[in-house]
Amino acid sequence: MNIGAAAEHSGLPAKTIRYYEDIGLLRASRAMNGYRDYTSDDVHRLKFLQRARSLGFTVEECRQLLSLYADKNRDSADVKAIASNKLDEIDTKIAQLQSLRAVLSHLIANCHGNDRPDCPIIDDLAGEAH
Amino acid sequence: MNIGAAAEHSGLPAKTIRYYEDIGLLRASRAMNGYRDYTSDDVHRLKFLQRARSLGFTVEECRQLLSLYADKNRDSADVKAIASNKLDEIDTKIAQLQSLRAVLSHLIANCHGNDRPDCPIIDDLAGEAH
DNA sequence: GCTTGAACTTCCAGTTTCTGGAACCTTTAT
DNA sequence: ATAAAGGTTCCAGAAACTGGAAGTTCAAGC
Repeated sequence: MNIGAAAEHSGLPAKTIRYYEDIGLLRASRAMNGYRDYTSDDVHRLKFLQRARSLGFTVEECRQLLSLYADKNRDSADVKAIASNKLDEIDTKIAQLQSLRAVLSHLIANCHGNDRPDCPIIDDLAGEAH
Repeated sequence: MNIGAAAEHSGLPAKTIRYYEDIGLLRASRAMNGYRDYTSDDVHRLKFLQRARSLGFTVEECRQLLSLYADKNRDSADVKAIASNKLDEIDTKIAQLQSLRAVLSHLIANCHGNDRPDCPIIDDLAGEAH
């Protein structure tokens, strides 16, 4: 599969896919004509990258995440440690998103136009850091 | 409150807070000595920014989000439109995080060491884009 | 009151993560 | 055969920080 199709399937621009290859995040094999050639497995990884990046994981974190299900030679305990670490991060992110969601949906429901900026409920929700 | 305290409370480095002021995202008033002076309301906004950024919203999106609960003079229908737009984005992000979570937790539970790279369940989950 | 160190200020340069564009080659369609 | 579409590399620029220099202000101890 050419880079254009891989881009379409993964949701990443071709430019970005080439960049990821540049920095050694995901290299594709080449066809005889010199074009990059992506397997469906590559595309899965690209999708995975697209998501993880759009959710605020850094490229280095993505590298770790990818290594989790790409590296056959890694010690199982190792995998578990890194993965459960990432699980915690994901759970935190989910909680934060749900809190943001609560702020916004409350905004829509109750605070339109009149007393918004100082709405104590919003302040409360927005302040519920962790 | 000085920038150091604001940084501590918001979870953002002072450098980043100054940068946000540079680009007009959140400007603080100044004390007589020239130091930036943050109200608790400012700190709420900073916390809000910290979260939204770490969850993959761009600075411009954050600007929009902030305007939602900062702008008294905006038409209520306007606010609702932008906010429900953002709600959808947040819901998508939550769904994606939950999918990532499923991938990882399955990895931890079932695919350690032996048949990981081609584990069909992982492929399935990772491929479940939207 | 003086000094020292931490915290503040601005400014400029460098990093990360893309993104756009030029110049050129390959494939596909007419 | 030719034109358009899509691939290649390379280099430059943008977005969002981040580090460091040079100088000012504040708080604490002698």
